Formats: sequence, structure tokens, C-alpha cells
Amino acid sequence: MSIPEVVIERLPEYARVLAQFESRGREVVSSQEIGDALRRPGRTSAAQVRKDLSYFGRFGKQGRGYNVRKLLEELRRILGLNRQWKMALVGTGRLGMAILGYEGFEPQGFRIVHAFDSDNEMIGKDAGGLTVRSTDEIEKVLARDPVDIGIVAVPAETAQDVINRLVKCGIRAILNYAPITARVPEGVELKPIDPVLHLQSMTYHLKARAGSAA
Amino acid sequence: MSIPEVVIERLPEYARVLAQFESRGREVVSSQEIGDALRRPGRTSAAQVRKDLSYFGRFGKQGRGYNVRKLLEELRRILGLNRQWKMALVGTGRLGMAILGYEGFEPQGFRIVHAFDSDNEMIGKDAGGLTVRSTDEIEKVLARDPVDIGIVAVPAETAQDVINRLVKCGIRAILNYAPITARVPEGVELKPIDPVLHLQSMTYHLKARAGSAA
DNA sequence: GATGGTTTGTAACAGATTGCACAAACCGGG
DNA sequence: CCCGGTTTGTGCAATCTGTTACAAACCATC
Repeated sequence: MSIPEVVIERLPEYARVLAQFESRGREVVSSQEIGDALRRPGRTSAAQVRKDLSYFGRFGKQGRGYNVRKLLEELRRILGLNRQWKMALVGTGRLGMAILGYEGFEPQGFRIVHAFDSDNEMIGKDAGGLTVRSTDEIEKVLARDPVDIGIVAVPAETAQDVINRLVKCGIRAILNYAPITARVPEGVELKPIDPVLHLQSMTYHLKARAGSAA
Repeated sequence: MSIPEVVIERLPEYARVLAQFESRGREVVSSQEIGDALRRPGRTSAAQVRKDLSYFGRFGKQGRGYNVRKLLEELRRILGLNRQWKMALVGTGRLGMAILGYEGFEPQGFRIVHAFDSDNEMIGKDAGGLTVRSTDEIEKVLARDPVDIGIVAVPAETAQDVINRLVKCGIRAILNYAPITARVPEGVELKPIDPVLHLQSMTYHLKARAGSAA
């Protein structure tokens, strides 16, 4: 039985709200409360939470709900979050440097351990505690010290090439910040991050209404 | 007839690949080629391209395909991309400054015209050409010079409050970089951007296989 | 230990999305 | 002007996703 990708993508959200509940001292929550924290309250979603969780086991108690700590632990286990994941960043321009400086990865167990750039001016310089290395060395460095995830923050023109090289190095998961629709072979995970695409789909809805600004 | 949101979200991708085709001098493309540029070739998707476009009209010619320039123009019109959209950024910390410096917005017609922060140290300082103003002034500034879209880059704790205030100011579209599942009233668009959620769903798939790194 | 008020887990249903298949339309060449 | 090779637009079928509804399980209280 294969589990739908949409379900997998909701699990981290569940984990996040559970962490919130835990930090507020809650010991037990209902699927209703989890659902309400995620979507507009009222709209059914409690059933979806229960159904999603039921793909993986029975974690709740009827008449009571879910033990927050226990369910959170289960989710972490399911998602593989109970370990450190090493990442390599390619591209240390403005965007890449911002990614290196982002404080949100480390607390969640994601650590950037290599930084690459093709610009000779950058190579050898310090970037967020790491020494920037030439992209020519990607294969060599990753062979010696493999990582789990690649982060691509190079210009659109070279992004697909970089992705191909990372895949060849055995990387099976890539976070792509470059504004291209990249392609990866079967078995490799690729998640695009492109704020512009989001903006462009929001304007569709905005356009329909009266424009607030000229 | 209401158009599915998934369809809307694919349109910007179509526009992007069309722009690529155009820059390469292509005058006509088939739905097959567009589909192949988006997903793994072979996997059907040409039909999806055609069906998505058919929600909005008939833009192609049988036996020939789509005129690249014309279709791109249509998509821009449909998405409302043939104008400038003004945005306000709240939060000028590390992440906010990186967003201000991102060169990808302007060429697509998105311009940040206001920057707000709650830190007194930041207020009055220059940030990417803009003067950072106090978050207390959000209402005043946006009343005088409204924007179409809000970008939220404040810490998780204050993000929902900021979003509520932006909504009260009449903003109908928000790009949320804060790691929370925010809620907005009916009729307001909210798109979350959280790389960590993507990482956490990718690790689900990685975990299944042999870990490459210890 | 029975009762009442909750809440889970899931089977059945409903709805949305995607894929298939083909007639109709089109182009270029002979 | 006809023919063969393409490609669109779209009804229909299949699949996937989300909702409803309810029996079974649970707790607290009496």
C-alpha cells in the first residue's frame, strides 16, 4: 500500500502544530483541534487528520484523543526527523548566502556542511562558517563526505546542470531555489521553492477584484 | 464555472516554459512539448496542458500547436501579469533583508515599496533602497499608499498578528515566510513558503532507503 | 459497574482531478 | 485540390482525494 504524497506533505504540518501544543503544555489533543489549527475552524478536517494518521497506525485513544508528546514522536519517526540530515549548498550569491544564514534549518536537524560556487571571487572565502569551494570539486568533496540533500541556489541557466551533477553524486533529495522547472530521474525527490510562482498565481485572484493600487 | 486552484497554480509554470521557448526563438510549440518541459517526458501531461488551457479559451491550432508569443501573452493576461504589483514587506531581519535583495521579483513586475520592522534599531535605516518604518505605522502608510500584496518575514510568534493587521488594511494576498500555519479570512489569498516543510517531507522518502550519510 | 458524553478509526460515499481516446481541424507537398 | 501526418479540444472513464457517518472504545462520574 503506497501512501499518497499529499498525505506525506501534511505530516510536517501536523508535527508543527503538535510542537506548538506541546510547548503550551497540552498533553492531549483531539483530531478536531489539530484540524482547526490547520484550516479554517468549522470546515471539516478532523476526519482528514484521523485518516492521514491511520495510514501509519493507531495513535489515539477513543473518547480521549492523542497524546501530544507520543504522537509528535511517532511523526518524527515516520518522517525520519530523529536524526541529523546533512546538506550541500550550491550557489553562494545573494540567495545562497541568505540560505546559509537562515536560522530555521539547524533547530530542525538540517545542517549545511558544504558550500559551492563557480565564481572564482567567492572560492576560498568564508560563508557562514563554511569555506566556499569550487563547483568543480562537488564530486570530490561529496565522495569523501556525502550529504543527504542538495540545495540549489544558482542562476536559472546553470541550475539543471548542477542538479544533474548532484544526482550523479548519489543525492536523492534536492531543494531547488532556481526559477526553472527542473527534472530529475525516477527515485530522486525534488522540491521547488519559487516565491514568484506563488505571487503569479495569487495575482490571478487579485485581478478579478478591483485593483487596490494603480 | 469555477476553475480549480491546481490549474491556476500550473499557469505560471506554463508561462515560464513558454518564455524559455520564446527566448530560444521558437514560434510554435505543441502541448506535448510544454508537457515534456514540465514533467518527466513520456508521462502523459500533454492532455493536461490542453485541458488546463481549455478552461480559458482556444489558443491553439489543430495540426500545428500553439503560437508561443500569443499564448504567453494570453497567460499573462489571464494571470494579471501585464501590470506592476506593489508589495509591502514586514520584517527586515535576516530573512526580510534577503527578500528585499532578491532580484527575481522586479523583472516579473513585483516591487516591494514599503518595509516595516518592530525593532527600534532597524527603524529609519536603509534597507535595499527603502527606509524601514515602524510596524506601528503599517495602517497609516498603507492607507496613504496601498499595496496589493503583503510579505510576512517576522518570527513565528508575531506572524499571525501581522497577517491580521495586513488583512485589516485591505490586503488580499499574502506571502508568508514565517513557519506557522497561518489563517486568513475567506477571500484572502495566503501562500506559505517554508523550506523546512519541504525538507521534512523529503526525508520521509530518504529514510526508507539506506542513509548515505551517518 | 452501569451511564453519558467524547473521540477514534474506518467503511462507504461524493467530489475533484487526471488520463484516454478520438473526431475535427490544420498544414505542406505533390 | 487531395492526401498523409499532426495536433488540438473534449467527452468519458479511471483514479485519486476528501467527507460523512457510525460502531467501537474510552473516561469520568455516580
